[in-house]
Amino acid sequence: MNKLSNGGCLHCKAKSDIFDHLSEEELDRVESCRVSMHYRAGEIVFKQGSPCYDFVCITSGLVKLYIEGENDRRLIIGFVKPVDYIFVPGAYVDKRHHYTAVACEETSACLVETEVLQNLVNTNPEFANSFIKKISSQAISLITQIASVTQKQIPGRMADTLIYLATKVYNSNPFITSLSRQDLADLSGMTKESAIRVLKTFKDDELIVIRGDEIELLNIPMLETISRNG
Amino acid sequence: MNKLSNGGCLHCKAKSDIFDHLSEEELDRVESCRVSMHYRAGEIVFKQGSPCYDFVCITSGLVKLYIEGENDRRLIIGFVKPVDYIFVPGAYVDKRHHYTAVACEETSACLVETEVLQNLVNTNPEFANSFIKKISSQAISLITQIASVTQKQIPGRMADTLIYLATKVYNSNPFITSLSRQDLADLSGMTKESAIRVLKTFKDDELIVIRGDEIELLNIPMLETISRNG
DNA sequence: GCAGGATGATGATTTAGATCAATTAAAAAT
DNA sequence: ATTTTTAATTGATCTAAATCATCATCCTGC
Repeated sequence: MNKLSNGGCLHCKAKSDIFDHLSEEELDRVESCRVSMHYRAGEIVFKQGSPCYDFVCITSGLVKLYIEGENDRRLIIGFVKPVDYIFVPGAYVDKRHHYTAVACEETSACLVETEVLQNLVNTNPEFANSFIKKISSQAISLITQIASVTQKQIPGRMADTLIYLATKVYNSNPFITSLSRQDLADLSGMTKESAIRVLKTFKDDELIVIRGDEIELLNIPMLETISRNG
Repeated sequence: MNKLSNGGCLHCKAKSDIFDHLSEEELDRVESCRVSMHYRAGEIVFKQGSPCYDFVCITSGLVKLYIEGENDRRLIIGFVKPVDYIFVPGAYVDKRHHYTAVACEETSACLVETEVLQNLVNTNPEFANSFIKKISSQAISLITQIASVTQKQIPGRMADTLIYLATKVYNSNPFITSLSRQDLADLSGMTKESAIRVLKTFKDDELIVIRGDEIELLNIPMLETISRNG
């Protein structure tokens, strides 16, 4: 069982802020069907195409979300970190997962049946608002990414990726990451080789420095310029 | 004023089905702040980056939604046709439009203040469900498109575009369209020239036939195969 | 310690698709 | 009807980025 949520949802220090507006009774309802899970690095939380029964809330670790293409190419569309839940667009539409979720490192999560949350949406307007806000935010990031990936070339896309990681995922610069070059490539919609090459030019131009699994952005304004010029 | 909705929202034959679950009183609330608008082909309904005050419901015509990139490239992310409203992800987040909406042909629309709809979400659970379902569906189409545009090459993307138009937008085959080659290119994430070339190969291979502004898909299974193989 | 699978790094080659340039066709305006 | 504008088409060229191939480094388990 996940240490952070030992005492049940009510006293869980790790609960996602969308649960802030729930009453004790409502939290109990969530608690009663909650399942704690633990994943090792690389393990699949759920897979694209599979039926969705639960909402997944990440209490520790890091999860990447990616779309799997036909020719086993991947596009990472985002990360979910503690404490947040993974938005499942299929829950309201076709009861299917539309992307795969994989743990990037040791990860704990709570699973809650979709019906329970859907009920809360109906009974608690504040919860409904948080929920819609969350979906909207994800739609906006999808739009941002689709714009980056389709309209910029390699340096601009990698700049976007690095800025995204520093500001949105790790909230730190330098940041320590468990992501491989392949992951960086999958985030930027390019091949591993292209990712390595463009990172090298960034290093040569002293825009970034990489020490082992630590990445530091040295010249963010320049990276932003590169992002803007595609 | 829009002919279809002369008698107000209550008797509007053109109302979006998400309004189906509203009471008379609720429909009156919508009615009281409704503004009817008319747009000519090519006119902007709202522009990416501008503040959003209203939800827009299309009562006749057709609207395209596109992301504007830095280097004035465009990516069409969808169409809105009667009777449906344009989902505005910024309404719950940053009060900004994240894409541009342009009328493809003569188009009528009703504008409703965002606050009014947001209120309905809070007071009417059924409405909230329809609303979330709508947002979720759009997120799913964004995911589908991002997968197509990033992981397939030109023929696969154009096949996706043609199938999308026939099955999701015009619901007919053949279909008559006011879209230009540039629009087809913007939908598929390619240049106008590439769009023209790939359409020519499709015509030569007797997968499609184009007569003026009518497009007919002759061999949908083959187009689906092309889509699958990227 | 060493073997062996994963990950990272680089160079050489190929190619899909953009860009550029020019022509034709169709529509709109005068 | 004739000019002007706009959209569609086609070919030639160029280039960004993928692919292919090789080699260097890591870790991880024996």
